[in-house]
Amino acid sequence: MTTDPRTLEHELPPDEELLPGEVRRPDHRSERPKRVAQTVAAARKVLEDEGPGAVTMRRLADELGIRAPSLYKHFESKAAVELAVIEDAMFDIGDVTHRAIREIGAMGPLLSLLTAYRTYCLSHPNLYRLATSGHLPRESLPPGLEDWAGNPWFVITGDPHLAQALWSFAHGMVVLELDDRHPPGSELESTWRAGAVAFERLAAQKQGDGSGWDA
Amino acid sequence: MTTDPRTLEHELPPDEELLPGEVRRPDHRSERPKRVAQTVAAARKVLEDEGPGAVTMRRLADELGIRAPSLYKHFESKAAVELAVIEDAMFDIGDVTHRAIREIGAMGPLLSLLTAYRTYCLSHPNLYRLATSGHLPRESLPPGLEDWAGNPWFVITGDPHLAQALWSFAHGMVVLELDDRHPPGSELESTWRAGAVAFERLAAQKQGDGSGWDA
DNA sequence: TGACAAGGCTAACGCTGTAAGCCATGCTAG
DNA sequence: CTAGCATGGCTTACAGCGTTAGCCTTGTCA
Repeated sequence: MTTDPRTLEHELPPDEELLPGEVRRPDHRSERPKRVAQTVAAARKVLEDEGPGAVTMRRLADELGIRAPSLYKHFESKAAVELAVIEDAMFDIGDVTHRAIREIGAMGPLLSLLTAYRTYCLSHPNLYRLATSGHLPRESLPPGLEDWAGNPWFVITGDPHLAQALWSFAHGMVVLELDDRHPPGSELESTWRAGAVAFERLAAQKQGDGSGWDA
Repeated sequence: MTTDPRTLEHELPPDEELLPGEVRRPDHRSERPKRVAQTVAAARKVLEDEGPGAVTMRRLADELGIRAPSLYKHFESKAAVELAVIEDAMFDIGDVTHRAIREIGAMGPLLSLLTAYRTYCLSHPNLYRLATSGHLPRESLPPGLEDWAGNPWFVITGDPHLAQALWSFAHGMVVLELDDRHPPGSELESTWRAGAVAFERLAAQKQGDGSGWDA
């Protein structure tokens, strides 16, 4: 059971509850006609349940009780269906990470963000892989979505380069874990903590002196 | 023009030239019959020049002047061809990174490793993606290859978890750069440096106190 | 000389995304 | 009320994919 990000919009916090540096959730580009919404929902479900190999136009059509060519009355191509799924996934990920930096627990903000990210990604492996690998047609996404989804990393570190580095670390860890690429017997909890410590120290120090990385 | 890792074996340094903690280059599993070698070479060339979409059994057969079904006299499946390419790529990457930690320049060992890794990966995008994403059938690789290829990260950091975290950072940076997933206008040099600094400090400190990450 | 393995070949299957064109339904303008 | 048109189904079909089955030629060796 996955939350539909489109239904969460009314739960947005008012402006005054935004953290310093935090950015508002963008609007969806447009309402989706029923058939489009059904197709995207089916695509997401089939993808998550049975993997990318199961997501074919004929299969999606089956889920709606129609024939594959009819889908082309609603989508230009299979890539367009996938893009819509990617869009939903990015809203999902943004919701999870924005929530993580607002509700920090005992482990501190940075590890809280990393843990939330990891937990979400591992429980939606196929969705995450689809959303984060391969070319992304930026101009077809709702404006501001990408920025908003990446914003928590900046809020946490207070520095654009550190944010980017931290997110890259998290992404690398997650994809390697999803593909079982870490050496067998790895103690991944410790690795996550090691990364968290490395960036935590630097972020704390960065706040103090305000120096750059170009020396 | 890419170096064939199979021809470099005689350039291995003798044992006494290994750095502390460094591991010896493993042997290849077996000699490849001529047709097999030709096919793998063609696959690598087509992949690097024209992308994964161009690597089809019919296309590879074309490169050898034969028909697609004949390839199945030499390979069990297309995946077997790809696995052989992956094996070569891992030898390549291992060679590059082992060389980087032996010939450190003015920038220090950690940034030297990161820079060498980045440079190689960016100049072989399709090869790198093939070698590092998706499921890897470990049991079909030459024994020790994976360990040897990942060994430089351990040598540089002196700690398995820090090594894994650093490599994940590098991998995340590279794949996001290859797919143009970093926000437009990113100053990636600074981001690489930020990551390098974060891990460098921790590695230096780690050598000192020998504490773990489990607190 | 006969047997056999190696390595080509063609034909074909089931799958994919997708184009072309037909047809029923329902809304809307004259 | 009816003509026209957009919407969204449908069938048929195509090219390309990985792969299988089965045939045939060539070279090697007993």
